[in-house]
Amino acid sequence: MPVGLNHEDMQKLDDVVAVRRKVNQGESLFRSGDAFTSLYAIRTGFFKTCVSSEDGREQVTGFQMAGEIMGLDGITSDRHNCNAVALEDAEVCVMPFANVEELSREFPVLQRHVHKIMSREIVRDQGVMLLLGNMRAEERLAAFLLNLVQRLHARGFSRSELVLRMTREEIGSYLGMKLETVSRTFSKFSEDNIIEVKQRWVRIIQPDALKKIFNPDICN
Amino acid sequence: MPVGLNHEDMQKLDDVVAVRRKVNQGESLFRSGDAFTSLYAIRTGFFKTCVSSEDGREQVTGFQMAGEIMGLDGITSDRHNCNAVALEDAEVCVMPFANVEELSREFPVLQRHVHKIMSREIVRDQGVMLLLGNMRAEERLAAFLLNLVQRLHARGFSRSELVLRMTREEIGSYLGMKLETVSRTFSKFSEDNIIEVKQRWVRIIQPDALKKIFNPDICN
DNA sequence: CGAGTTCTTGACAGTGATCAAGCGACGTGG
DNA sequence: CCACGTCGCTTGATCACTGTCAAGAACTCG
Repeated sequence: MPVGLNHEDMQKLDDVVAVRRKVNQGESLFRSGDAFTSLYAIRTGFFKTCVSSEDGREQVTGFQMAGEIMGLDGITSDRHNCNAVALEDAEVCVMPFANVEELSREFPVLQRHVHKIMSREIVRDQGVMLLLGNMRAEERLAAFLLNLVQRLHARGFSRSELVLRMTREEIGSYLGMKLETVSRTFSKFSEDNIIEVKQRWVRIIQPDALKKIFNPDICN
Repeated sequence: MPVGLNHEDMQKLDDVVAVRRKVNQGESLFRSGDAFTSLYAIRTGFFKTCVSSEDGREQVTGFQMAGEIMGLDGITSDRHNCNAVALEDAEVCVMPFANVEELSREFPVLQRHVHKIMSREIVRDQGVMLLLGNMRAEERLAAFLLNLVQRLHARGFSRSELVLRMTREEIGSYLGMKLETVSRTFSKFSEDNIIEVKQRWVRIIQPDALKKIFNPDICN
């Protein structure tokens, strides 16, 4: 939050994120249909968000980690439109949306920030559409791993090692494939010596090979 | 735009949307990489938006018609992230985003409206993810037709007849399938007497059958 | 009217889904 | 601390859906 505000103004902003909430592994932060009141910024932990169709099909729409914002889906209809489930014990900042809007009016820089966050979510979703609409299983998983490790690295974790917080089934749901296919694709990457896998633990041996799979044309 | 504003305030809002722009069929309103300055509200005509990956794969991310807003993708990075192409001669209102933000600060009701529009886009995108991740060809096309005819009906067009403004290939790109599969699925629906198709012209004979295909469990 | 685009249809192939079985890890309780 | 049950993961065999390639028909537009 890059701003040049005085002490009093900073205090106002701080107050918005003053309320914290813990969410245990497996619990929902909010559910589809819940009244929308707040956005949530993840302090610690890891979430998945998923939507489901009336006939019960479920689609994981994203995995969120520290620093990311959840709940934007609720603004349109004043009801949440997806479930946010903690994949490990987590803590979030509760940001009442009325307060966010009020402060946005007062501080243009915050207003712009809020707009950028929402726009980023739209762009991210469009990237997922590209992945789901155009790519094959190997490409999807390669893109997924690269994206995940890149976000983890931005938070100070290793560039080559990660521990998956989600099951094969959840990965599959996100990537539009079945858990068996996820497992097989992991095994294939492992056989090809591109990654090393042991259950949830993954080590990326050849990041360039992953990039090449994900993006066949840019091979340098 | 349901508001209780005085004449002067109304004037300010009007000024934001004062500038119009015509876009001929086949032309782009904006392209990926263009500097982002404005949002666009469609007055007349029909658009597609599409993103493309570095290696040239293209994904249609949506079809937009009168009253809908385009350009939200550009806010994050101050550059547009997709191409908006007119599928028929069109006219849009140019809404400089700086003005939108300024007026949003002044009029909370407008601010809320802008937020709802962005949130609606996020929710829509998540619905597309569900479609791309979980559904089979027939279900995708059924959902597509129902969505399209519903939006057209909300604009005063027929509930059962429509003229597609896009090619089979564009439909396929949006739905994550090949143009041949789109064509075959149209033919199948036609054989089953669910719809009548003649090139771009479509008549929905049994909307309930489409709903049932789209949503197998809710069969009433 | 003719060139080019779009659409349809057929035959075949391949990717990933489905069904099934077994293995391994983890947690709980004896 | 170990036995056991559960859940998640892996792997194999088979099948179905959709993609690919190809050809021709229908439509559009200059």
